[in-house]
Amino acid sequence: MTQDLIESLSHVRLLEELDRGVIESLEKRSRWRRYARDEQILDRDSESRDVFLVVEGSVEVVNYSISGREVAFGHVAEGGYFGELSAIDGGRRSANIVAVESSLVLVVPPDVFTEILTHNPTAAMQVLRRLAHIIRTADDRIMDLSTLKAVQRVYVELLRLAEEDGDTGNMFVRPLPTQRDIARRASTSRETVARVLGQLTRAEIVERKGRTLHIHDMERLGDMTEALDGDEESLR
Amino acid sequence: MTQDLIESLSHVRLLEELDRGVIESLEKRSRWRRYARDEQILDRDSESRDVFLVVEGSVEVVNYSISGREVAFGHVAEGGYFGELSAIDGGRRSANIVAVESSLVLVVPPDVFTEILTHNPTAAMQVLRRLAHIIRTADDRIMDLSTLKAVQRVYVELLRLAEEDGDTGNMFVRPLPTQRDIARRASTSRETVARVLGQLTRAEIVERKGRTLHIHDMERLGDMTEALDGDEESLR
DNA sequence: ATTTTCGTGTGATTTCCATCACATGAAATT
DNA sequence: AATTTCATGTGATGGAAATCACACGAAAAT
Repeated sequence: MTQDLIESLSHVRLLEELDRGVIESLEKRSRWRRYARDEQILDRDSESRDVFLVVEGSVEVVNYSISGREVAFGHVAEGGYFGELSAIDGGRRSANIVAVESSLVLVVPPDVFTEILTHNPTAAMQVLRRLAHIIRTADDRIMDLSTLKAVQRVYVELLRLAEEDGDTGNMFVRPLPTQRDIARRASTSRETVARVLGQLTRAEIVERKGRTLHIHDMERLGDMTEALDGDEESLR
Repeated sequence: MTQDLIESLSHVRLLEELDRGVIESLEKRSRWRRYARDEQILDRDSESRDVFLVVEGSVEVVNYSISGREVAFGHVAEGGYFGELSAIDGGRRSANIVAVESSLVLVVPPDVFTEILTHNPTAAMQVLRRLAHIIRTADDRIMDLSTLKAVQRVYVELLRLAEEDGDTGNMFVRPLPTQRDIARRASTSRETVARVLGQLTRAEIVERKGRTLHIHDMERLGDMTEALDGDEESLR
């Protein structure tokens, strides 16, 4: 029974290259927890410094301003982990974590985590690469927030979500998040997202069918993130 | 002669805990470079993956949008380093680096850097802590950009720059950056910074004397970053 | 099956602040 | 010392988008 869990654990990116023995010892010194959909896993002002390995399910990283505004920071899928920052520097939690679906996580105490890092260079490099990636993403977002208008940030967000269909080569976003979720990521209002989507549909750049958004003109959408003005007439 | 440089090198945070031998071997495999004030050290689309250790002087991290807008990302002082991201993940440069003053740097090739990390857990942990700190700062900034108005972001920037006088316990910003620099950090216009400074001065919350800004009412300034409205009348 | 709740589309109004446009002063440069 | 360059203060204006305010349909919950 526990063997299955150990097997699942070895798929978590942090532990990928590690010996079975190391993983087993880590598992013994940690504890399993299951969280229901929409359950809060971690609060911003929690005192814990544990690292959470997502063995099953996925979670959202989110923050709230004093005025109550929500800002989405990211998403951790199965095989990922979160909570490393506090384990690394001993500092406060930087965000709230909510389970998107029923999720199984291994809660690793900070000292166990740092021990793994100091004894396993490959694990340390893995974490370094992950943090580097987080920084690049955050820097891009700071640039977007600093230099783009709200409407353009919605374009950027759609581009970010776009995937290519393997067969046809068409681009689409599936499933299309709610306008509210897109707004949270683009730091704008729900209404603005609605208006942008409407405008893009009218210009036949995108087309919505149920929960998938087909992007007919990826190139034009890309150009529009750089355009200085967004005159609707010029879109036709 | 080189002994002095080795001595200086051991003060760079990355190498602090390392043996003299390790540092000497690193120095041999790297090259020294001096940059003049305002000289560009690193371009965003440079192909290099080197890490730069700042042995003397200091540098600015800056980025430009397509529209030419500047966004300030940070500052690396003597004893710091930059360029780690590309060395860690092999990815593109994420920003431009400009020397603030005449600076002496050691340019470390990526493989030498990663070798240090894999062989010296303390160095790896040092970098991890540094990256963690960068992420926290970036996340805070994303929150500020997403939830605060331009005027409030200037308040936050002033609070961030504030230092305490050891003797009197008074708070001040010294030297006060130019309005242009503050605007770059707060992602707003130079004029808005001027207006905020004027408003705060009239409300007797701050007072400017030459290149130092005295903050008379730190608490009120702090409160104002949370206030929903910034009615000037209510400030008196 | 019906009643909430949630997601969506769109108009009207208002707030915020970037931008333009100068004036004036302080530092550098020649 | 004279001149250019850079930093600062402030008014006027326009544009972008947040906010308010509904209406309607779809999906959940009872």
